[in-house]
Amino acid sequence: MKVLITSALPYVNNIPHLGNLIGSVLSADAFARYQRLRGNEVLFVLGTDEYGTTTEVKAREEGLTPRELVDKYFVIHKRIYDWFNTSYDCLGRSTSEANKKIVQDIFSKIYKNGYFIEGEVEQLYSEKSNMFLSDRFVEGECPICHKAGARGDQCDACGNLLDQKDLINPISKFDGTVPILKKTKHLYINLPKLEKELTNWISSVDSNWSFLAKNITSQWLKQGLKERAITRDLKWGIPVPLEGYENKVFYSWFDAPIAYIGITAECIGEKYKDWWLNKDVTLYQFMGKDNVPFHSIMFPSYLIATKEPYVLVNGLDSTAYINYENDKFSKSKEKGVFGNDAIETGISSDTWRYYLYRVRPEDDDTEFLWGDFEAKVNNELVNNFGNFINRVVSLNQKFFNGIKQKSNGELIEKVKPLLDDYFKLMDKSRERDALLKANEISSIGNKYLQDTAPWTLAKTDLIGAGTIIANCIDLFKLLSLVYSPFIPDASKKISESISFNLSDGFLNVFDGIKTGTEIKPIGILFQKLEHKQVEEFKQKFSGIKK
RNA sequence: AGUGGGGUAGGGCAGCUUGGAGUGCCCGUCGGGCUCAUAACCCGAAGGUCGGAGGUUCAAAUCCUCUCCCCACUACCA
Repeated sequence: MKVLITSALPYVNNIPHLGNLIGSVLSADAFARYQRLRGNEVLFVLGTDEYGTTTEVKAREEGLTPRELVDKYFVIHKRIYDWFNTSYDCLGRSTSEANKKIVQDIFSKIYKNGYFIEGEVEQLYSEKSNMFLSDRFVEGECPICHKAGARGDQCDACGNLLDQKDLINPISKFDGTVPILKKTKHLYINLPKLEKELTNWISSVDSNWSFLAKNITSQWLKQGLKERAITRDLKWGIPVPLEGYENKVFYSWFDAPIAYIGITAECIGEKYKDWWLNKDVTLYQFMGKDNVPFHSIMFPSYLIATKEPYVLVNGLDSTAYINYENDKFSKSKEKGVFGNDAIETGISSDTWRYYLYRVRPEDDDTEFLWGDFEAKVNNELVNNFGNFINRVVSLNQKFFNGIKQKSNGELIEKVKPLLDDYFKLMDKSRERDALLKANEISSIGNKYLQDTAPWTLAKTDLIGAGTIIANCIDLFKLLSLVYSPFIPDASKKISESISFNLSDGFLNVFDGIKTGTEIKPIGILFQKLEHKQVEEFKQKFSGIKK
């Protein structure tokens, strides 16, 4: 089976934080790793979303051109994804030539099929900067409560939603000048015209979607679809190949989803068609809840409107948000752990990954809490799992010089039903629950050891003790596999110690390790977190004090 | 204001779709066992009127209505 997996493209004008990481990139990664272990042909596409107003603004702030800015952040992002062991097959960028070509091609097909309409609007325009101002970049007096400092979209003082045209005495936040109203025309995708086809398709697949993805999408449909602009008056973007639109670019939510295809083309050339125009491909997409409508409604609409046989998403998986110590992650307030921070703590990427999957916000928002991080890592990862591996290896070393004895399979029998549960959960990308299932398996291992006490039995029945220890070693293969999507480094170490090739996957997971195999010492798999150190980190990343 | 999500033992959660004795997970507390292991592992106990009110039902944490709190998002801002 061909499984195509995408992670939402991170926006490259900032450093991603832990919530961004687990929300899409790491969620997709665990799923991709799992699918490979199940013997499927996998293409995991990751990339960066580089267009958009925010990039232009941020570039100005940093005194760079947009190009320089995205180049700078691309490197930062790549380093973080690599450090977190993201197993992407393709890592590309929405600004690539390949993407430009595909975006313009898809645009032309939609245009030819008559799914765009043109509309004219009045918008605030800065003559000095020669640009239209998006809502967030104008401020003025609120027309309702008359307090100063209301933004173009909303007044923070009274909470009312505003239209930027109604602001009294508007000022451009860019250059401090007074903007004028100017007419501009845009292209809108005609979603009402696509609605029927879209809803039919959605109802045929959304049983595979996550709880949040389903809810958010049905909410949108309930409210009825409206035309949405897909062009912008910006310079930083993909040019619109149409007469009269020479000074406009595509809205980044037009080109960003198409960049999944563009990045694939950037990565494997014309073979991208084997993945995106092939009915035998199953597509899974991972994203945060804010991105759902763009993947469940917008992107499929674009593809349907081309009338080409593009692959549409089958499994749409959306996570909620992870908060930080009962608050939001905030770059500006320096609150929370960001990708680069995680690297610098000296805590292993497996440890970070473990906790992030462990608190993955599958249905609702969850919390990153340092105290909880310490407790879960130390109790579950170190004391339960790491310790089980360690005590078995030690026992086998002590009594049998590391040589595996003959097993009888009784322990494997106990855990067989759990693997079925694990498969069911992973197939639905319930990664947090699947990880708990893996913990249950090592927990059963610990209990088995305790109940059979081979260290005592060895005094009277060495062969019996050998069987028990060998039974535990047989479990290593299963454990290395079920943990592999989450903590790949540790899994690799375990598989190496029993000379098992992880890439063989789950195929013969219950076949024991050959009697007489030398079980190589692994050492300490996971370092415990020190309470004092955790407290220091908690302090360090608590943000700017007011 | 609208929309979405949440309120389950001292803390953090799962269970709710497809009602069946408050079941479970990670901790915390108390007691016991074990000594292979990173003072790790195993067993047991105490602790909850499942936010509140009403309804459906033989039966409600679970379904319905109302109500009170908490959080997030709100679309030219990705």
